[in-house]
Amino acid sequence: MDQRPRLDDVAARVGVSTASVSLVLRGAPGPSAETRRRVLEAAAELGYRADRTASMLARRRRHLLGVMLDIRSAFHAELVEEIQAEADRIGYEVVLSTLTRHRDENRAVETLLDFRCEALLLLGPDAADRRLAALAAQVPVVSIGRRVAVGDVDVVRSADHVGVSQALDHLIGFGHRRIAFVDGGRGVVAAARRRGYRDGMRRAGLADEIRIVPGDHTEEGGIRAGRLLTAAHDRPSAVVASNDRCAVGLMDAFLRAGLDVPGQISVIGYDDSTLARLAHIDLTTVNQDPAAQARHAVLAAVQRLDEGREQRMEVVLNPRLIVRGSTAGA
Amino acid sequence: MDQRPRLDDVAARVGVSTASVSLVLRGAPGPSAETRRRVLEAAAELGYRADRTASMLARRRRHLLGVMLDIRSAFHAELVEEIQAEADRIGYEVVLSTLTRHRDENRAVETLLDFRCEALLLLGPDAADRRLAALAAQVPVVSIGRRVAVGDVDVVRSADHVGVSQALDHLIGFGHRRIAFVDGGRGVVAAARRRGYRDGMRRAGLADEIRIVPGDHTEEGGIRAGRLLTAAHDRPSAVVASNDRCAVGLMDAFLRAGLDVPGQISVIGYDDSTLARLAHIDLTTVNQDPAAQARHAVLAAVQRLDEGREQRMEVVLNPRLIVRGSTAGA
DNA sequence: GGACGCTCTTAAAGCGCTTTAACTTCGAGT
DNA sequence: ACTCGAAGTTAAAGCGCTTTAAGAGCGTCC
Repeated sequence: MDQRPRLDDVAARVGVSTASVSLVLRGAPGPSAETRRRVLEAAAELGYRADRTASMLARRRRHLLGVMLDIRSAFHAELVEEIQAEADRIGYEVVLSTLTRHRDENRAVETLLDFRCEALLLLGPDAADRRLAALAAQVPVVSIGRRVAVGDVDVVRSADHVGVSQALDHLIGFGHRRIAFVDGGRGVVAAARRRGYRDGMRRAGLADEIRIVPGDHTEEGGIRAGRLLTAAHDRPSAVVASNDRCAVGLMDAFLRAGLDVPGQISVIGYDDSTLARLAHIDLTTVNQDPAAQARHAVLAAVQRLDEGREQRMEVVLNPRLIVRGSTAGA
Repeated sequence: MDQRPRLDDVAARVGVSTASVSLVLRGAPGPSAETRRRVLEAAAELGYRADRTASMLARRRRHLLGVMLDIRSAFHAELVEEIQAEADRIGYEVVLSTLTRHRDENRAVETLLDFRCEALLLLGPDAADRRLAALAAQVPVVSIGRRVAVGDVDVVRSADHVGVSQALDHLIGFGHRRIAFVDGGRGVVAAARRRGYRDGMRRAGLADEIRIVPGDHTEEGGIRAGRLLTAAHDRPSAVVASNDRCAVGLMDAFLRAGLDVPGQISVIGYDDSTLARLAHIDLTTVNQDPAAQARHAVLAAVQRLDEGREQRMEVVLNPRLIVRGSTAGA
């Protein structure tokens, strides 16, 4: 519980200057093989580890990426895992700042800024485009999963309308025509998916069948939508949900109403969350490759920081449909 | 994107020393009302925010709590929310470090240590008692949800065996006798719940009915256990699961096998996760009050840091059964 | 034998902030 | 008039590290 060892302590023990120790510990050229050996030995004996806050201050560079996320989101969890991995690989540290019931996006971002993160990765930010643009004027910002129309914000997202189109094509290929859509609520992402549904149906000549049921991004929302659809006299033969949790709620409602999935009604989700992969859920869904998104996002930040990129960049990945057991012929 | 303003910049603009600015900005006594006003004005105009890393270094104190968690766990998410809130309230900052597939507990803790967190809050750590004890010799450590037998580690947990007992009592009160238990895998917590089940059954004179089915902490595990139980000729009339996700898997398996819950079989979970509260799941379960655990944990850390507590402390909270719709008479 | 390079090492100047002891002022007290 | 104390301000010394320019030591070459 005493003071942890400092650079001085290691230096004193070896009998060299702190400069030498610092160089050795960071693998910088200069020190002789013999010095290296002795320093490393002493450092190990003392259990020395550099104080990151001090290093950050002394270096011009901080090598810190700030990530804003919603800790309750399983999708964000997947992204964070990959962001961490990628950051590790290229020698950046990651600071996590989560939204909570008592902590909004502003607070979360401020925390990140106070730590002087060199760049911000925002997972599905909800702030207005202008606010994001203003932020981006201070520090490189990359928005993941959410399009930003104005300002110098980098964007990494998947083409939501394409994903929904693929889902529709799959169902139409099975002969479905009455295909409903369960909405994901307000928010830029949900809007894109909704648009994808509308456009897709029109293109397929099914404009008359367009039917959008309100929903959100919880199982609860799915349940409610499911009840609505079950009760209707003109029940659809297939439903596309704006996200997996909603789809799971839907399936549950159908199951309880005695409707067989996919026998009597097909269901498609969106996100390919771990949920969807569970054997008993076995949901056909759209995968947006979080690993790839994470990689691109980290890359975007690093390009700004280390390679002097100045121009806005937008990476749009193509999602792909994962066909599982919740869809079948009409 | 240029340099962010520093203390000097604010000082220069007002025409006072950096010392004065620093004092004003932290609300320390000294500066006159007039100086305060001018400094605050200038700071606002420049959009100045202190560099936390620099402040930390300069202060003797860091006011930083390190939290190790598994970002995929919904229960950890709830704890983190409350920890954040509590830390905010008492003026501590929180650094999150998550386990991932590529990042084990050691790595996660090292990151925290590198940031020189003043205390560590570990959510359900898996490391051996000795390792935790060794850690605690360097820095105050509080283990949340997991008992630690040796060393100077503070512990905040709920009485797992009590929770399971309550579940059993509830079922026994309903006339159930054939009550099975779905295990939560290896790990200290799962072991405590398993023991609670064994003891509870014995106390109720149901030693002969003890039946433990293997499981883990995923829906998958619950499904497998459910299949096992459904297939058996001596099917139990009630099942207690070591955790909610497992319980949900169980219920799903029963539902698919045409078994009515709670009509033909009752199910109880553990954790009272958001999952359990969903209308369609409506699971009777055991609540361990994450908010209270979070508060006690933060408090424990702060007592060590600010109030000089030296002695080990263990807070054991009593969980309480939340009766919902998944249980009924035998 | 002096100039020149080389390799290795280190003194010292920060990084952006906090904090303390010392220093001004200035009005009150005697 | 002079001392004191209070109130306000600031110079300067860090916090633990990095980095750079300069220095030390030594073998080489003409």
